[in-house]
Amino acid sequence: MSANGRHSIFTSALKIQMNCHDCTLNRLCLPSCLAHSEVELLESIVKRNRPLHKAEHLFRAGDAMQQVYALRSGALKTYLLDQDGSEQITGFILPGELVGLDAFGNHCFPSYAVALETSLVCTIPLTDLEELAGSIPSLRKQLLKTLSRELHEEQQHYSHSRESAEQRLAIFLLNLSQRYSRRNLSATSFILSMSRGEIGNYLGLTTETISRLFSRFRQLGLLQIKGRELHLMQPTALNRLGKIEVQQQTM
Amino acid sequence: MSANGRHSIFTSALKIQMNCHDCTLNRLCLPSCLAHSEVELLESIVKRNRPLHKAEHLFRAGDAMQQVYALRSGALKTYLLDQDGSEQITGFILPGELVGLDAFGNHCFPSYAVALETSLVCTIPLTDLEELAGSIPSLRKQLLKTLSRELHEEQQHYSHSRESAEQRLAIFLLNLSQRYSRRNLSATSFILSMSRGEIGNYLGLTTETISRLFSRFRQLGLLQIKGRELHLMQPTALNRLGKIEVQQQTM
DNA sequence: CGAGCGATTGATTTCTTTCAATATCGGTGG
DNA sequence: CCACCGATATTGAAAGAAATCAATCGCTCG
Repeated sequence: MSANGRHSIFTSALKIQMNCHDCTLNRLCLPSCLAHSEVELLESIVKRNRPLHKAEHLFRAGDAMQQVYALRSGALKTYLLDQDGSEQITGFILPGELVGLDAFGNHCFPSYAVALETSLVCTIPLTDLEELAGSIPSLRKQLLKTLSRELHEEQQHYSHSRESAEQRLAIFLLNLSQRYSRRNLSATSFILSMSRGEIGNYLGLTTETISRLFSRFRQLGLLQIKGRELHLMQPTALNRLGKIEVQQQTM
Repeated sequence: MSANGRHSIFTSALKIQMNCHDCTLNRLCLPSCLAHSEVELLESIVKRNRPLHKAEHLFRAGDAMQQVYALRSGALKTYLLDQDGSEQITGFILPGELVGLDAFGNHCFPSYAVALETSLVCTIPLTDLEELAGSIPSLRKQLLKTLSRELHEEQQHYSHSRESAEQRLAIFLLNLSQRYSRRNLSATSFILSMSRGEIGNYLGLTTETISRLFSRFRQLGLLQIKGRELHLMQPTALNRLGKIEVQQQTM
């Protein structure tokens, strides 16, 4: 607070957020593996937008794809609308993650992205990015890497849909935990940015099932949850649970 | 048959299969959208292997990723092994489709690819491809497009896992139908290259459920199936089924 | 303070799995 | 050429997991 009045400090504090080079998320984001000079080139094409408020859309299916996005702060969800108009959540985006990569195949976004809380995004114009990818081999590699990883993660996500509700929620929570941890946030205590219904939708389960599972996990002493505030008490046990079905009564 | 004895014809017939430019699948494959000269550059780095026999692996999880593959003929399945060693089929590959794109994120393949029938593949060395992608913008674009589309397809596949067994099988059959059709093969009559168990595994259902569904679809007059020989009698009705649950008894 | 959405919890239903018993097909060897 | 074998497929009956239906609670925001 004492420094707030000083313009120079205030400005520099803003700058730290305002360029890729100093961004604390750069190792998770597109600049990962790029040389200093290359980050500067990337930096020169990246734009920052006004903040996105909760429930505001970053893009909608059908929008022309003229840029990809990287999330700087906050949280987003991406979803598809199926033919009967129901929302199918395809992912939750945390800071440092790219959004909109599923749109390269078309000229339009196939999915929707909406803010779950107030969020800041970086905008990367497509034509500039494609051009830059021609001249920077490691950027090219990084783009392919990111897409490829997302593909693999999606495959894994699908393969988890064959497991029990219990296992799916355990895996989901551990995945969130790991992602927060990589961002130097607590792996065991965090606020869920999505509702029970959204978790259920994402996992192919109902709100009621998620609610019951949270209650069961709480009873087992695996976690504490109050509203959206979550504390993982026994991540190891939760991890076991994600692999092997818990024995309910006997033993 | 009359021309078989003539070496020149025989050789040229082989050549038709042996280069990208004349390959009937090129519009579905990596050369799509490339100029003639660019296809020739691509052609120069592509290698053709000996045929892969049924049950032979193209690659295994953990193998060093030194190339990507394009299927020329036959059929493959890709799968993951989860922690308890069970196979989770992630996709069926038809001619003209690329395989192994989920490995860019790593230096190793995360998944397995195995032939469902005798198959021919084209091998594209990674270093050459990455280099070429630097100098050919449309190749770069095509690679991103393909990955992006696969990502989107995977998302759709996941979103279908929330639907009923009936709908999932209907969607699966129509998807196969569409893919065969794009290859100038019959959209209504084709041989399934995978077992009931493999279909079930892919869709997150059991062999028994698939078998029962085929019987039900047959009773409804939607299709004829004998072994792996399938005829879609009412693709339109099947399509409706993929969208709206069939009314079982009443109406 | 009331309205309304989100969450919790219970009772019941439904769909798919699991278990089990045949049946059929393709390939092999006598 | 045919009989037999294992693998794959079909079909039935029972069990189980999650959905659905329903009621209540609690928090947040006008």
